[in-house]
Amino acid sequence: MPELPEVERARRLIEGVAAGHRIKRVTCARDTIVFDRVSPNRVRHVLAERTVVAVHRHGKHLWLELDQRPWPCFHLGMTGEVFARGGTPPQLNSTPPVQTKAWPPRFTKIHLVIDTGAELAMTNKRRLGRIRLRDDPARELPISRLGFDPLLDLPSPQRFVDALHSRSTTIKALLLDQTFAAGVGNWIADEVLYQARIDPRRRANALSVAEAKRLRTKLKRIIETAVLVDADKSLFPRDWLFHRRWGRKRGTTIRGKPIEFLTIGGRTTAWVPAVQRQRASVTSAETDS
DNA sequence: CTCAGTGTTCAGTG
DNA sequence: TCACTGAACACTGA
Repeated sequence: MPELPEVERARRLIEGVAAGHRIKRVTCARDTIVFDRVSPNRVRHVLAERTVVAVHRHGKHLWLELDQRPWPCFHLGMTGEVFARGGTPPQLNSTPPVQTKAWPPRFTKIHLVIDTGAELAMTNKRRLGRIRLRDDPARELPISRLGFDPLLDLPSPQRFVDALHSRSTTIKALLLDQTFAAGVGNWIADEVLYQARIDPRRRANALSVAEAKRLRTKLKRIIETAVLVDADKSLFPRDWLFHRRWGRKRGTTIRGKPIEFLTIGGRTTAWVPAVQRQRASVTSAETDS
């Protein structure tokens, strides 16, 4: 499920269901991996009878602001999802998920019953997600180590360009680095590089100012667009690389150009050499689009 | 049976 | 310190 837009969707879902309400019942799975240095039982007691004041997000991390500390923090890992049932359905722009699931769903790690009768379930299939307790999540690890959230505080063009020019790693690896931009994952990084027409193997400090600014604009627009449709993939613009990148299939094309696959920063990178060409010299008219 | 995968961290190396 | 690689984590689905 989760890169920034999917986590933002989860945040809105939880907020719509629980903000301003009291948690009446909590069930936690027995799981010593997802519950990170805290027992499921302790999480249960910390949440029970608390009022949810707000739901926050930074990058791919989520946390609940309660009327009493500590607060629970969530990272969905690669396969985490949040489901809701009952109560007043939150206003999401996308079509609501089909309600054919068992309840609570398979792989549920935390199940909450709210005083309105609504319920929330957080699942984690592959157990790479984490649930933690913190007194002040934004100021403590691991959230305190995150870089800027592109939706909440994207740096100015000037500061963004400076940040890129201070790093010698490849631009793909830098985009994936959560201490640089929090919330960017593998498909967003590839989408941004494709739309900005930049070779993923280029060094960050070797990008021209025009390229760096283009990258920032695309990063902003891709994330805003995905968030606007509540991360509903079927509503992503048709011309996004997103729709064609999966499966690592040879022979896939986009607008007639072949998609190639590489491993960079340990991750599969989908890119279109004919578009993201590595140009030795940058010709004059570099315009944004 | 094998392998890739929307994520992160850590050990080892240069 | 920086940066890269590979492995580990754990499990599903193609």
